[in-house]
Parts: sequence; structure tokens; C-alpha cells
Amino acid sequence: MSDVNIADAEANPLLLERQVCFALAVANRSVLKIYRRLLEPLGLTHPQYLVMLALWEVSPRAVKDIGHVLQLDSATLSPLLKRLESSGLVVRQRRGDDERNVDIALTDDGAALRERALTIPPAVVDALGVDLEVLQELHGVLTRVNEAAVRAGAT
Amino acid sequence: MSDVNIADAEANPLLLERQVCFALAVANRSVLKIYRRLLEPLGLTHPQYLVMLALWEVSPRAVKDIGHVLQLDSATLSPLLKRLESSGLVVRQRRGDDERNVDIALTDDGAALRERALTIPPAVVDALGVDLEVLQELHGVLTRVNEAAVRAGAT
DNA sequence: CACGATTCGATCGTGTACGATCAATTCGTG
DNA sequence: CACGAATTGATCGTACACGATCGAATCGTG
Repeated sequence: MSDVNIADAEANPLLLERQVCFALAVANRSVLKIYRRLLEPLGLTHPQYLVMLALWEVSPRAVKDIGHVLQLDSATLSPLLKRLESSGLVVRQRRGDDERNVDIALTDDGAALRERALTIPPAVVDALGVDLEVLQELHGVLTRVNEAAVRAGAT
Repeated sequence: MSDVNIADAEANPLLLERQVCFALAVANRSVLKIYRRLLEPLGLTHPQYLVMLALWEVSPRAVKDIGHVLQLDSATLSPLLKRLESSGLVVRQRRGDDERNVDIALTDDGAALRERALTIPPAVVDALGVDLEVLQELHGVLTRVNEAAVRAGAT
């Protein structure tokens, strides 16, 4: 990752951009690798973990709502939610007032899993070995990029 | 993304971490979405684009080397490289001195594609609508997280 | 030379991602 | 009431991502 340095990047925006897309993709994979190890005992993959996080905040939650928060579409969510259902962590039920909506609700097992999941975040922070300050900085920049990307993709 | 704010995060490290893993995953997907549109005319997916970037820097390059730079293993690279080969952008050839190594080399078409690819980076920066300064900041933080993650994953 | 350890790449199975498309339902308007 | 538009979730096909494993080739040592 050091074949192009920041000085080059300042002189040539194209190189900086390239490094950012490299860095983002590699960072995502690297972080996922850490999560994989930690989540395996819980029987969850990382996207499944994100869905559970969303449900631990609001339990009966529409598929569309989950997809909106996680920026996932139904083509990805449908099979994922089926796996969570067959694991006994959630149930799917059509809502009475509008049969088009499907609500996802935690089962008792799904709600109980939250206790074990509480150990994940500090383990990740520990494994990364970076200061919380750095994570805050990362969060701030990612959020800005995120909003810009959503704006760009909303068309 | 605003159901938990920074103030909460400062009081509770777990929430901050959660937001970061949310933000990283969403940002990665959002940025990929932008690339998808731009790369489609070139007939490249984003991982294929990363491999081509690596090859445009060093042309005859071992599979292992590409995998090291992009943090991808052969299970991902092998089919990907086959697609690039069937697209006529690269050729695979076993190296004489060690038959276990496979060198990937650009074809004339592959090398020529670089010209068209030069339009991609500024288009991404433009689509994101963020300052180069922000991208630099992002790059710096990602690099630090990256190194930490690699260290953590190196066991 | 022979043999075990290592390296390299390919392959298999599972699980996301996402564009495109489809069926069912609801809503707005005439 | 009826009909077209919009919404919602499901399904299909393609393409990563990665753990596990395999087969071939090389290397180190005796």
C-alpha cells in the first residue's frame, strides 16, 4: 500500500483516488476478517450481525426499513432473513393493515443473543488496536462520504 | 444513520464501534455502486478494475503478487483472472523457472484499456462530491486501520 | 537419489451483493 | 366500481469473498 505516497497524491488527484478505492476495499475485507472470527461462535455472518443490530434497536421492523438503514435491497435481504428465520432468531409475518409489508420480529432466542453479542464490539476495538479517537475520525469521514454517495446514487 | 449520535458514542464506546462497522460496510457498498455504473462501459467489475490497476503498474505479475497487494486469495483471483483472460485483457502463462508460478500479463487490448480508464477516477471524485482533503483524510485513517487489521489478522 | 515439508494455484461449498424481472397488493383518479 | 401507476417482497442469474482442501512442483536435508 506504499507504492504511491501522499505527496504524489497531492500532485496527482487520480493517484489519490486510486489509493482511496484500494484502501476502502482492503480495509473492508480486513475488518470483515476480524468480525468473522468473533461472530462464528454466535453463528452469525457480518451482514446477519448488522441486521440483528438493527432489530435489537427496533424489534418488529419492516423489511423495507431494514433495507433502508443498511442500504440493502430485498434481493439480498430475503435469503439472509430466511437464514435468520431458519436459525430461529427471527420470525416473518405479514402486517394486517397492509398485506404488502412484511415485519421481521426477534424471537426469544434472537433477543437473548444480544447478551452474547455485547462482547463483540470491545473485542473488535481491541483486535484493531487503534484508538477510539481514530475510530471517531473514521466514522466522521465515512459518514460524509456515505451521504455524498447516497446523494450521488439517488439520482 | 442518525439513530445514534456522536455524543452517545463518546459516552459508550460500544455504540461508536457499532456505528463504525455500519458506516464502513455501507460506505463500501455505496462507493461500489458508483464504480459499477462507471465501469460498466469498460466491461469491468470493481475487483477486476483493481486487478487491472495493479497490472497497469507492473505488467508481467505473479498471481501471488496480485493477491498480496489486493489482499485477495487464489480462490477469488482464479475465476476472476479467467474472466479477464476470456475478455482478452490478460494472458496467463506458467513461469519457466518455477512451474508453480503463473504470471499474468496484459494483452495489447488490456494495455490499451488504460486510456479509457483514466476517465474513471475524476468521475468518481465528482460523483462523490467531497473535497480531496476529505479523501486524503479518509485515506490516512483507512491506512492506519488497515495496517492494524493486517497485524491483527496475521495472528 | 529419496522423502517430508512447503509453496502455489486451482477447485468446491456457502454466503453475500445487486441488476432485472415478476406477482400480489394498494392507491389515486375517473 | 374499475383501471393504471406505484410499492413491496420474492426470484433468477452473475460475480465476488473466503475457509477448506487438493494436486503438482520445488526445496532442504540426509
